[in-house]
Amino acid sequence: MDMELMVLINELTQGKELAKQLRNHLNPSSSKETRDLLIQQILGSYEKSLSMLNCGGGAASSSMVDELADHFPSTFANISPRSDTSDLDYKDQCHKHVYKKRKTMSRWTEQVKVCSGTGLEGPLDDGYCWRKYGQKDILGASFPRGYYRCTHRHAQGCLATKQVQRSDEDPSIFEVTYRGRHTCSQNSQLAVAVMASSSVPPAAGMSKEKRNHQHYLIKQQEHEDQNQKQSQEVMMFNFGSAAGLKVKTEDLDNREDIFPSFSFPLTSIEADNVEENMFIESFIENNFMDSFSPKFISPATSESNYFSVSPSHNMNNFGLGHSVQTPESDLTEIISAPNSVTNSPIGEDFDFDPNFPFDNLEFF
DNA sequence: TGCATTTGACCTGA
DNA sequence: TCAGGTCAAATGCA
Repeated sequence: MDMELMVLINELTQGKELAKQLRNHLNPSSSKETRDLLIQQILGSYEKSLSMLNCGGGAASSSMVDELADHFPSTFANISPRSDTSDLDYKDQCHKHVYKKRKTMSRWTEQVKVCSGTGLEGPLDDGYCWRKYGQKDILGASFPRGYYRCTHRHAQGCLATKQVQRSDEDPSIFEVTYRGRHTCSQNSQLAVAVMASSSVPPAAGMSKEKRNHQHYLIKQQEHEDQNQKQSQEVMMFNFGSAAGLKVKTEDLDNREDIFPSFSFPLTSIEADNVEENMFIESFIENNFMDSFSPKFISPATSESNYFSVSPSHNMNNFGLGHSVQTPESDLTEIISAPNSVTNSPIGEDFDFDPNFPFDNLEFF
C-alpha cells in the first residue's frame, strides 16, 4: 500500500480517536481548554488529510483519485485526460487505465448450480443487464470463460463486469466472478426496493429479476461489509502502533483468521492483492461513498457461497438463507436474509468504540 | 436498423 | 514469453 495513503488513513484514524476523546470530555466537569485542544487537534488532523487529498502531485494522490474514479466514474468523467491530450493519447491512457483497474477493482465469486432441463446456459441472471464482450479459452479449463460487462457501461459509465466460467468438475456449476460496483441507475432503482425489503424475506410476488438482483446486492453488501471489517482491523492496528501496543499482524495475512465466516472462494486472487484492495476499497467506499447512507444489510452470518438452483436443495443448508423458486422453475435463488440488527456494527446506542463505523455523519 | 454476440487481435502483468 | 483480459470489426438476429 502506498505510504501516503497509510499516512492519510492514520491521520483520519487519529482524528477519529481525538473525537472519541472529545466526546468523553463533553461533560460539565471537563475543562474548556481540554475540549478546545482536542477540537484543534481534530481540525488539524482533518486539514492534513484534506490537504493530502487535494495535493494533485503526489503518487498517492493520483492513485487515490484512480480508486475514486473507479467508484464514481460519472463524477470523474469530467476530469478526463481528453482535455489536455490528443484523442489517440486519451484512448491509449484509457486503455491502460482499464488494465490498471484489473488489479484494483473489488471482486467476489459465486458458484451457481444449474439444473439440467432448466435451459439456463451462459450468463446467469442476477437482475442486471449484462453484455458479453469476450470469450476466452482458459488454460487447464475445459470450458471457455465468458466476459460480461454492464449494458450501461457507455451510457452511464457503469464499470461492473463479471466472468462466467463453467466448472470442470461439474459442468452444471458456473463460477461467476463479479468485478466492480454497479453505478448505473438500474442499481439504485432496484436497490431502493431491495433495501426496503432487506429485513424481511422477499415477497412471493417479487419478480425473478428483483430477487436475483436482491441476491446480487446482498452478496455485494456482504463483500463490502467484510471490507469494512478488514478496514477496521487495520485501523485498530494503526491505533495499536500509535499507542505502543503490540498487535499481532499475522492475522492480517490470513483472511480466514479474521473472517472465519467469510466463505467466498476468491479463487484467483493473490492474498496480498486482496488485502490491499479490500482495504483501499473499504476505506473509500465506507468513508466516502457510503457516508450518507446507513448500512441496511449486515449479514455477518456463516454462509455457503454455493448457490444451488436445484429444486430439491434444502434451504436449511444455508443457515438463515431461504430459497425462492419461480413458478417456471427456471432459476431458484438462494437469498440470504440479513441477520438481526444485533449483528450490525451500528447499534442503537452508538458508542465510539474501535469498531465504530467511520461513516456516521454525527461523528463529524 | 439497432442491438447483441462472436472472434481474432492487441495489451498488460507476472 | 505467455496467459488472461479487453477491444472492436464482423456477423447475426429481431
